[in-house]
Amino acid sequence: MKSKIPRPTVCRLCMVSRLLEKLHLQGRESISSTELGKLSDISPYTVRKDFSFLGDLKVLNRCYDIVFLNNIIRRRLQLEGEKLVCVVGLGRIGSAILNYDSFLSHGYKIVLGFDSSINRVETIKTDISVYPAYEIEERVHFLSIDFAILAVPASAAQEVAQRLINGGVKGILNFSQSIIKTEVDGIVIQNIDLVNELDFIRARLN
Amino acid sequence: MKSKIPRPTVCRLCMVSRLLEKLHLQGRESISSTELGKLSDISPYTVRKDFSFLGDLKVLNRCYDIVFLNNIIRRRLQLEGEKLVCVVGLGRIGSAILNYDSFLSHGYKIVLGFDSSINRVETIKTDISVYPAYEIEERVHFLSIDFAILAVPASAAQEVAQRLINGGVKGILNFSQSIIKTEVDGIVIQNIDLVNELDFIRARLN
DNA sequence: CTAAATATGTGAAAATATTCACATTTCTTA
DNA sequence: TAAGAAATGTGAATATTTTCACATATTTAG
Repeated sequence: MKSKIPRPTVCRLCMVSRLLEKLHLQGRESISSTELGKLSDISPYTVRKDFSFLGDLKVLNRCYDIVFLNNIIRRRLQLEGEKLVCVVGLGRIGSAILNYDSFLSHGYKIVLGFDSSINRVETIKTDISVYPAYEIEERVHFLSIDFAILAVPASAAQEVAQRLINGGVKGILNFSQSIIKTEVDGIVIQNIDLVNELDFIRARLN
Repeated sequence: MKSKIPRPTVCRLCMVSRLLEKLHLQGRESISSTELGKLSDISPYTVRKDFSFLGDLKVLNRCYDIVFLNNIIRRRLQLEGEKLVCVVGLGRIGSAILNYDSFLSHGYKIVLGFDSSINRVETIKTDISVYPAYEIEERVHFLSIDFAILAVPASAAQEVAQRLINGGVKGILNFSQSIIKTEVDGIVIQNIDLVNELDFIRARLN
């Protein structure tokens, strides 16, 4: 077991962990590196090499024990325990995410929503607490929110991101059509741009 | 100018193209590899190396001409012209995407929606034509739909994907919580798993 | 119990990708 | 118009990542 995990390996281990959860739900108990590789488009060599960062694993039927392996991955990547999340921007995408059920059973609890439109804040139909955007810093700080999901117009993205960071948020999943920059270290920002995703699919077809 | 573009370069060029569009909207006319790198978290060396797949570029104010550069990238990656898209699964996420405005101005026209619930098909409020899921193959084929965005429950994902592929779809952007496999070559599937995205942010914080 | 079959785990080799260094080009200004 | 400043473009060097090959471990079957 080595210590510093390379970024591509972290990325694949996250994916594999999700896959293992899905397999577990289907009742599977063990799986080989070859099959895991086929399901996730990773070569079996790379699967095994990635797992070499995890310590001893080989357990069941000559294959990997799915539950055990997933536990080890999540412990190693420090993905255990529940994190608090807020959603900023409650338009169509934002409010869909605000009510996305699967987060809770996977370690993410959505506890706050924000929007700059007072009218929308007052009329939105949801079980989550929703507040006007000018309260972001205060409320995020008060509840020690860990992550934010951003779905605001491009023009507002940078400013909102800064307020979230001021409030203490450590990671931002950014659906807004604007690249966010931060000077602060220790903040992770992941951009999801739907047009870009389609472009990438299209480019890979060549 | 070399010929086969490596995958990481394709990925970055897509990102850069989107960034250039945003800069253009802000009125910027030219930009250097260094600034482009800062905005997109790519080293200036890599930016320039990536551009070496594009041919001659250097034009304006000793920097890259934003419009010209973007045109070259999109031509090289064959991202020109409009593609037709359908959305399958019109729950919260699906209907948000169905009505996402930014696709149209960026080369993607959403022309069809599908859902397995007849009731939802009949009551949904949208300008896009919406049909029951059993009509997927026929309608996708008839309109020569290029891409599909999938936002169905995990249990339905694989079957729906197969029907889309049978209908002639060449790429699938998959928001469902299930990995889709296809035996067919020439089909590109891009998975977006929201839990996975948060996991990845979290793991990178370590 | 032993041999055959099948998987893992990992150092070494190969393949890829990134960074560097610097010659070349473009622009500015005096 | 010539020299200085600043950016590109790219072969070579470096670093990273993936693949391979095989020793080791586990399971099954006779």
